[in-house]
This record gives sequence, structure tokens and C-alpha cells, in this order.
Amino acid sequence: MDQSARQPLYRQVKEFISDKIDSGELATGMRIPSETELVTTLNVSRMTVNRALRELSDEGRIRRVQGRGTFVAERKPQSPLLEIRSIAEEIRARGGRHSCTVHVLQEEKASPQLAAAMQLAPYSTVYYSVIVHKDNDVPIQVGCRYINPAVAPHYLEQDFTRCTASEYLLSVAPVSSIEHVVEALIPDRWIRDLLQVNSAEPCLALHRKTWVGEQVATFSTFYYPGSRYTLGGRFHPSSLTTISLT
Amino acid sequence: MDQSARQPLYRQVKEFISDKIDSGELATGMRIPSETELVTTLNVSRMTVNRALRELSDEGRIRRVQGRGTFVAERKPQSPLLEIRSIAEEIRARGGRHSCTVHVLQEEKASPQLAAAMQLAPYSTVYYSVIVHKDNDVPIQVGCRYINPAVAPHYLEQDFTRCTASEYLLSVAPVSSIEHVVEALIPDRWIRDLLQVNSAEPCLALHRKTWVGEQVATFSTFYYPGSRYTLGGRFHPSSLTTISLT
DNA sequence: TACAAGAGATTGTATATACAAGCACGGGGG
DNA sequence: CCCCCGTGCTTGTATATACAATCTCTTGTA
Repeated sequence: MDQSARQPLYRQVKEFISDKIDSGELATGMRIPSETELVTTLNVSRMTVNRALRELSDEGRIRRVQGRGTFVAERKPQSPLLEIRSIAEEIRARGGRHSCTVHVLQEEKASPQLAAAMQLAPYSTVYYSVIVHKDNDVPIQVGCRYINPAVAPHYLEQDFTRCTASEYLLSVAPVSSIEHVVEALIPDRWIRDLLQVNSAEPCLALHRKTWVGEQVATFSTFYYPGSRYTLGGRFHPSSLTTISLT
Repeated sequence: MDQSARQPLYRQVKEFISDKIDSGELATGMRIPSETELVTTLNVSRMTVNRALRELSDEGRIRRVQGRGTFVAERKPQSPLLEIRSIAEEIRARGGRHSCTVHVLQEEKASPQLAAAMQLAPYSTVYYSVIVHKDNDVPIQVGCRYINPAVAPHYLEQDFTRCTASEYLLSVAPVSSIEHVVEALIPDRWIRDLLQVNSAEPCLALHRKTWVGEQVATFSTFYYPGSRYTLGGRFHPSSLTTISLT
């Protein structure tokens, strides 16, 4: 590595690894040389290699496992299109009077489609709950959540009157990865009734899937009344490094 | 700082600063004690403080200026709900045959609403273009973009046959911040014709506003046919530190 | 007054070192 | 055969140190 270059060393190391992944020399799942090996081949200190690998890991290019090594991440570096936080938090931030009600809390057999999405055997048992959020008595969000019993065996026994379902899930198991998909649609009749929208009013549906390790922990869909709610936010320059414009 | 705690030291330092910002003790724009000061008060090494501050900076909570100091970031730590990359990139990643056509490229007077959104005087001159993306001849996205002439005075003279409008804008001015809002709606007739959807089919509309400094540079809306396209992606654990579940 | 040079403070990067924590594997004892 | 434990490798964290780069402010000089 060239100490006198314009680029900092840790960045050069990042590019060195990144290029090898892009070129296919390091294929998906393959093991990347250990930090100590990189230290000798690249002739930089371990802390520099460590920082480079840590940032690549943060960016999702590689996966690091303490005690085993560093590997090229399974998924190709696909663009994360959406990053979504708690809708309840957002509402509170806007100063609304927020309430939330649990309408269903039960056990169910997973349909083949749902089972496939959750990587379970068809007709496996899953937990199911429907939660409605309101802002000043105006429905804002209807959430339908399926939970893998293996991850949260005592989910149904919890008291969610204070709407701490997600905090509970977080406390039970650390989420390792998450998927968000947004679509526009006309929801089913009973969802429309809960949202108080008519059948001509398009709604946003946000599907969220969470993983704990390699296991799908939850599969949820959140519906938003198109006439009353949108999803969005403004970003800081630091976030922009990963954004390219269309 | 408690060396024997469950949390790593750099995380404790992050929380220490973060809490002070949340509580208001460190108000927006205020100067945060320098690294060396924090070293003595918290009794940790400078590298630890450095890592904590660097990560807080990456997360947009603080702003660091070499030679001057560290300051609480201007915008409050509002949740970025959405992070969206190039749709064209996404299509290419899926291996589709991608084409894009510019349908309109002209100068226009901004309506009062648009002018307000772009922080311009009513009926100011803006540049306007409509771009349609297709995947194997199936319309995927219709983009309507308004450009502030002060930012890109030669926008209309560019050759966008290869669909490098966004690259051009990026080359002209560095985007300092960006806003994304997603909603579900039934688009106008001419948009529906371009997207080849009927009037009963809900579509996704993604509104994007970009800033260059304190100036609004572009205001765009992208439409997606609900029946053929969704927005989404899967995330890595590192992103999850800023995500709370609903 | 205007401008240049320099000192001091602050953040950015790089290194060497050390220990902790987690995983894999093999050897020994039951 | 199975289980426990130790050994070695790997990543995670923490420290002390050093120098570079950048900004501010003061001081000196024309």
C-alpha cells in the first residue's frame, strides 16, 4: 500500500478487497484472508486492516464471524431501497396523540405461501396479531404480524396494551437482518374498515420481514391510508454516500 | 467509563454524548468538548473517543470539522424513514433489458405550489423533463423532474439519450441533503397512459427533493405501476442500529 | 492598514501492542 | 462412543504514541 497516496490507507485496503469481490476473484461465500494475513501481504498495521474490514462489514459487502473469519457476503451488494423506522415514533415526533389497540392475538396454521415466506413447513403453527394505530382517533396504520414460535415462544402471553410488541421481540432475539418492501394496493375489506377508507382509495402496504440468524423471525404487513399518510424523510449528507440519483 | 460493563467503551461514550444531546444539555450547533477533553473527563483513550465521535458523525448526530472542533448537528436526529437508490440500477441488477426515453425537456413557469416547494418566487422559470423507464418494453417508472436553473443552467442543452440526467446533475453540484416521500395514489390520465395502467390501479408515487447547500436543486416525482413494481430491499445488521421495530 | 508567517488547538490517520471473546478441532478420560 | 477441555486461530476492543492536515488567532513586517 502506498502511504503517500491521496487516499487514506484504510480506504485503499477497502478498495483492494472491494475490487477483488467485484472482479469475482473473491466469490460469494468465500473466505477472505484473515487480518494478520492481510497485514503481511499489504504491509499495513492490523488496526488499519481492521477499520477497512469493519467499514466493509457495515456496508454489507462482507460478513465477519469472531473466531472463524471474514467471508464475502451472500447477497450481492444490492441497493437497499428503503430504510424504515418505527411509525409510532414518527407520530410521536409530530406531536400527535397516539393510541394503539391489539385486535387479534392468536395461534394459526401458516398457509403454504406464508410458510414459504417464513421458511417454515406448510401449515406450521405461527402466532398472529393485528395492531391498529390511531392519531387523535384517526386510523393511521394497521399492522398484521406473523411470528415464528421458535423465536418468541411466549409472544401470545405478553401484555401489549402499552404497545411494546416490537420492544418485546427485540428483547427476545437480536434481529440480524430485515427486509422492507412497499407497494400500492387496495386492501381487503376488513382492513379498509379498520382504516376507514373506501374501496377507491389506494393504500400503502409496507411488508417487513426480519431474520434472527438464518431464521425468519417475523413477517408483517403494515397498511397506511393513502389519503392521510405517506412515508418519508430527509437525509443527512453522510447518508448520501450510498445514494445515487435516478 | 466502566471498563467491566457489558457494553464496549466506545459505545458507552456514544451513549454519553447522545444522551447529552437528547436531554438538551448539548443544544443544536453547540460545541462538544474536544477529544482530548473527553479523554481526561471520561478516562478513556483518544482512539476510543475518536471512534465514538466518528460513528456519531456517520449517523448524522454531530458534525466534525478538522481544526475547529465537533458540534451538535443542525437538524435534530429525526428518523430517516426512507433511503432510496437508483431504480435504473435496481433494474439492471435484476438483469432486465432497460431502456429510457425523454418525453419532455423544456422551460416552464413554476406554479405557486411548486415555487413554494422549491423555495423560489412564484412563476419563476424552472426546467422540466419527463423520463420513462422500461424493462423489456414494459413501463416501469415515469419520472417528472423540475430543476432550479440557478443550479444547472445548461440542463436543457444536455444529451440525455443515454439517460445520464442524474449523473449530470451530480457532476454539476454536490447534493447536500435529500428528501424522499412515498405515497399511494391514482395518477393523472397522461401518467396512466405512459405507465399503461387503468384508472382502478393504484400506483406508487415517490417524491424526491434535493438540496445543494440551502438551495432546493430539484423536485421530482417518480410513478410506479402498482401491479408491476414495488420498492424495497434487505438490510444488514449494521443498518439496524438505527432501526426500531413497530 | 494589509498581508504573511507562525503558534496552538483540533480532528484525521497510522502503528505497535495487548488482552478479551468466540469458534473449530483434536486429544484424553469416562 | 460421547463429552470435556485445552490449544490455536480469528475477530473485537482498548491503549499509547506519533505525525499529518486543517482551522483560528496572534504576531510581525512592509
